[in-house]
Amino acid sequence: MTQTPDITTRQPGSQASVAALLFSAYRAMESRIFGALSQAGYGDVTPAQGRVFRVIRPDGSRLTELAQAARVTKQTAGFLVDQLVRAGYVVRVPDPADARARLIKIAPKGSAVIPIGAAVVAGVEAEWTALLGKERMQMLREALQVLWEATDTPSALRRHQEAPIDEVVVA
Amino acid sequence: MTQTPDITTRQPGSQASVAALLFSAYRAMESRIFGALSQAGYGDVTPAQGRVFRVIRPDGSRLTELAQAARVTKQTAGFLVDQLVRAGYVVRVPDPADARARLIKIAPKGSAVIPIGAAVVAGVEAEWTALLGKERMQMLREALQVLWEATDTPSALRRHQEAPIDEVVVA
DNA sequence: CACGGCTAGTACGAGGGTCTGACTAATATA
DNA sequence: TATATTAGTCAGACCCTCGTACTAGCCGTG
Repeated sequence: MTQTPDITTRQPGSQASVAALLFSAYRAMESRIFGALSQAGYGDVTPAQGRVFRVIRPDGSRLTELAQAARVTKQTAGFLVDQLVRAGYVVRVPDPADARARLIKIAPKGSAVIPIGAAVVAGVEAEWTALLGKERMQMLREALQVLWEATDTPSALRRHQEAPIDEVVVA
Repeated sequence: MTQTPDITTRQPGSQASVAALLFSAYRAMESRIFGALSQAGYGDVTPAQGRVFRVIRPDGSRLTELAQAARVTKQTAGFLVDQLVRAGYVVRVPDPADARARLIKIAPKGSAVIPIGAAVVAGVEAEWTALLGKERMQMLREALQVLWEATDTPSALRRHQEAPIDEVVVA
């Protein structure tokens, strides 16, 4: 019934595409996180909001920063931050260093959510460690970290014309 | 500038969340695939369409099948198949076995796209292999495969109330 | 065989997420 | 000071996804 999980491409004889597996694992984690948040009474956060929220620095971040870190346009980041503000998870305060800018900071309600998410992540990672064994889990993490450095870094992105989203192109 | 990539949750002292890394790697692959398709003149395919297209069986699949395999509702699958039909990548033909159903089959234009995507996937996987080494790449694949079996399987999904999308719940 | 329950698929409406392009306000630079 | 750059917003469009509700066809039991 459930067949080989490929992404966009079938690989005839070979094994399932790594990309499909990455997607599947990510979605599994995401489902667990947002399921738990929903049960904890935070059913109004969405994954997209979470991807912006997660990159807010402890002392606050500017919108442009969030957009770059989350890899979306400023408009999208602004849209999501609006929702987070309306829902009470973050606040916007003036940036003392620049009158054009505002700092997005995590509000108390936002701080309350963090440990819940962290607990789910820890739990799922523990399950995965139980499945894979400690060594393989550690290797998985390291391998992904290597790929991250090679693909999700400003220079790496420039290298492939991948989504030069609001990014400086000055060589 | 680019800070630790977490997903929805920051992990204070520790390493970056595995989920964030999974997401990042997946997005990198997806960007490469759709960038290449776009350059090859297939700029009208979208990731969502691709996730349905990829699960079409060689001899054709029913809509409900596609919905389950792609983990979306029948409506969403139908919506995406409509687009694929309009763009000429697939066709709908009557299912001889059931007058209610139709089979979605890959059209010639769809077949033409498959090797392009496959080539990109192979290329990116080769790059990743070069970064990680053959052994670690193989371990990565195996580890993800184990997680896939544990999380993206009917019984696994039932186990967590994750998205019981149009799925039989009959124990 | 008739009929009630199930299955395949569609229609409609809503909401969320994302982008492009165009714009304002403030800053930095020459 | 005049110009270029940067922070952020506004408006419009499009894509994706789902819930609810419906029609058409199948299937088993009486």
